Amino acid sequence: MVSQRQRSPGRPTLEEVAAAAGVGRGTVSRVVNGSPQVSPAAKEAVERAIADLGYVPNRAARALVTQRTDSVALVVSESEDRVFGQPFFAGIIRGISSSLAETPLQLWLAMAQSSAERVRLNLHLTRQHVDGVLLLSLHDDDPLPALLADRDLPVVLGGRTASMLGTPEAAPVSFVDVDNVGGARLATTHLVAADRRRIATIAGPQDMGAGVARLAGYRDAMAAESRSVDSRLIAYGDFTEDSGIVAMRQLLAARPDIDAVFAANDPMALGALRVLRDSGRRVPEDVAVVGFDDSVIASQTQPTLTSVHQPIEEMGRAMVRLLYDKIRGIQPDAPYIILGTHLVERDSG
Amino acid sequence: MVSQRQRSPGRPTLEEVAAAAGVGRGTVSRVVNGSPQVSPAAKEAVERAIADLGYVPNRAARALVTQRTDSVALVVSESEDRVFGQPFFAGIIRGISSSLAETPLQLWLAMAQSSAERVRLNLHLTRQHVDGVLLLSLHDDDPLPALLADRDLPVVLGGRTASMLGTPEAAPVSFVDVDNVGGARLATTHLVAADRRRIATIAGPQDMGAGVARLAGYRDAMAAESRSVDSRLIAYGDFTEDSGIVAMRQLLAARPDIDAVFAANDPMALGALRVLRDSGRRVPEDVAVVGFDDSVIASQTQPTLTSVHQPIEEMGRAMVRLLYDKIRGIQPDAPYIILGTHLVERDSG
DNA sequence: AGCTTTCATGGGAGCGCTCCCGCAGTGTTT
DNA sequence: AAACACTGCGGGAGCGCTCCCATGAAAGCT
Repeated sequence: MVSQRQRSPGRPTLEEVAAAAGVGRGTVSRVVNGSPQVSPAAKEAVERAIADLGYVPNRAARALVTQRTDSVALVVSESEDRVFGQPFFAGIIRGISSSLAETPLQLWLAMAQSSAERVRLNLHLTRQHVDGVLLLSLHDDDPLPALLADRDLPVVLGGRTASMLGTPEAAPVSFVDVDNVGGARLATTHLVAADRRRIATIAGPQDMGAGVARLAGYRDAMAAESRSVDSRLIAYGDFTEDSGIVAMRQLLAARPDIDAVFAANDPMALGALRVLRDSGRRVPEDVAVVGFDDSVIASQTQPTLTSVHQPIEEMGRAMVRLLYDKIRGIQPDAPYIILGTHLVERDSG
Repeated sequence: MVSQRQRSPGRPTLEEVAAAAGVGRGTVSRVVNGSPQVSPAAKEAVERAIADLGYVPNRAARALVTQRTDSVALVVSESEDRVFGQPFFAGIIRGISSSLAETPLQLWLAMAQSSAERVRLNLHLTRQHVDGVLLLSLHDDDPLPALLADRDLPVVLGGRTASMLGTPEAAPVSFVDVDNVGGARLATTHLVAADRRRIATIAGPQDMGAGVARLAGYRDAMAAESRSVDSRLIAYGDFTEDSGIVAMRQLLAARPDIDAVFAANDPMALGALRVLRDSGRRVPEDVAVVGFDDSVIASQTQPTLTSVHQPIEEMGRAMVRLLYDKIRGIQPDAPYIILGTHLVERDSG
C-alpha cells in the first residue's frame, strides 16, 4: 500500500501556487479569500497560477485554523421511511439545498432514529464538525436543541415545539414555521361555511407543535362559530397514512353521522379518504374532507383533495437564511419567521 | 467580536487528554485509534481521561494529516423535485444512510441539476473533501464518472449506463443495479400469459441504463413469445408521471385497441392509469397495466398496481458496502452487484 | 551473566492553511 | 528635508492530529 503521507501530485498547495505566481503564501491566501489588500498585478498573477495548477483550497487545513467547517447538518428526528415518504420533507429539503447552493456551506444529512445513531450524532454535532444545525420534525421532548445551544452551536428549527406556540418571541431557539393555527382555522371555517354540521378532525401527534397547533385552530374555529366540540369528533394520528386510516375508523365508529373531516396533514387525509370509500360513503357528497400540506398527492387523489397550502420550499429557504446569518454573526431581523397559509379548494370538500 | 484563534474552552485536545492521563500524546492517539500497542494500565487511564474531559477528536486535524475525511458524497444528477418526489430515491437513500451508520463515514448530500451547482460540485469532489462518491440517476453522457476516476476517487454507481448492460464485468466503474431486463421480461411475459393480445410499453429515457434495459426486456419477452412488436406499441417517457400521461395518450391515439401496457416505472404507470380512466377504459378488464418499482404508491392506486419489485433498500446498502471496501483498499468480491426482481401481482393486470 | 529481541512509550516533524507582525516602498504633511 | 501615515507584501507561528523514530525497560535466549 502506498504511504499515506504521500500527497497525490495533482493537488497543489498554497505554497506551490505562491511559487508559481512569484509571490508569498500570504498574498495567495489574500487573493483566495478576497482581501482588498492586494495589488492588481499580484492578484492577476495569483489567479493565473491558480487556474494553471487547478488549485483548490484544502478544507481540512482551513478548518483547522479558522475553526469553521463551512458545513451545516440537517438533522431529522425521524425514521428515513417517514422522511422520504412524506412530500413535506421533500419540499423542505429542496428549499434548503437550493438555498445552500448560494452559500459556501455544504450539507450533511443525518437521520436520527435509532438511539445508536443519536449517540453517534451527538458526538459529531460540535463546533469542530459543523458550523450550524438545521433541525426538522422535532418532538417536544427532544433534548437536542438544549444540547446544541449548550455547545454554542447555531440552530434553526423547522417547525416549533408546542411550548413556542404562544409566545414565539420568547422561544429559546430560532425557528421557521407556518401559521398552523391560522391554517387549521381556515380549513375548519371553510367546512362550516359549506354548511357541514358535524365536523370531525384527525389531529396530529400532540407532542409536536404542528399537531397541537392544528388542533387548536380547529377548536378555535369551531368555537368562533359556536359549534360545540364533542370529544368523539376528535381522533389522533401520527401524520402517517396508516394512522389516518385507524383514526377515521374510530371516528366513524363513534359518530357514524359525521359529514366532514379536517385531517391535520395530507397523508392522514388520504387514509381518511380510503376508509370513507370503503365504508360506502361518497366524498364530498356524504362527507367532506380537507387536508393540510397541499402536497403533490393532494391533486392526485380521487376525488382531488382540498388542502391548506403551506409554502414548504420557502420554509427551507428561510431556515437557511436564518442559520447563515447566525453563523456569520449577523443579527437577523427576527429570531423567527412565521409564514402564511391559504386554502386550496378542490373536489373533496 | 471574539478572536477566532481562541479555542472554546469546552473542547479538549489530544494534548490535554494526555496531560490528564499522565501519558504522552502518542499513547492517547494509539488508544483513540485502537492500536494494540498500549498497556492495559495506560489504556484505562486514557479512557478515563477521555470520558472525564469529554474529548472528541478534531476531524479537520485528523483529515489534514491522514488525507482522509471519513465522509462520502451522494451525488444525484437530477433535480430535487424528482429525487424527493420519487419513492425510488427515498428507498435507496434509506438503504445508504442506514448502512452508512455502521461505518465511520458521514454522508454529504449533493444535488446536481443546474450547471452552476455542477461546477461547484466539481471543485468539491476531490480526495481532499470526500473519500468516495455514490452516484445516482446517472445519464449516459454524464462526464462525472470519468472525471472522478481521473482523480482516483472511489466511485460506486447506483444503476448503470447503457454501455454497461452487455458486459458488466467490463464496466469501468463499480455499480449496483437490478436485473432490469429480467424484470421487464417478467412483466411482459405475465401479460402474455394473461392472454393479452396487444401489449404496449411506456419505455423510460433511452439515455439511461434502466430505460434501455427495461425496453430490451420487453422486446425480449415479446420475441420469445413470437409476438411482433409494432413501433406504435412503444412510447417513451422520462420516468415522471406527467411523461407517462403523454405517452399513454400517444399509444391510445396510435393503437386504440391496446389491451395491456407495461410502464417502465410506477409513476409512469400511474399516469397511464389516469389516462385510461379518463378515456373510459376499465383497468384491468379493458387494459391491463403493469409498473416497475413496486413502490408504496403501487398499493395505493385504484386499482392497485401490479408491479415489478426491486430490492431498493438493498441496493443502497450494497452501494455502501462496495464503496466502503474500495475506500479501505479491500478488493471486493465483485466489482459490481446485480440484484434480482420479482413480480408483485395486484389488481391492475 | 551478557546478549539480543520485543514492546510500550514520549515527543519531533509536518499535514496546508490563516493570522498577524514587521518591513519596505510610496505618498502626504509640516 | 524630516517626520509620518498608509499600503502591499513575505513569512513565522501555530491550529490538532498522526506517523514514526529513538529510547528505555522487560523478556527471552545462549
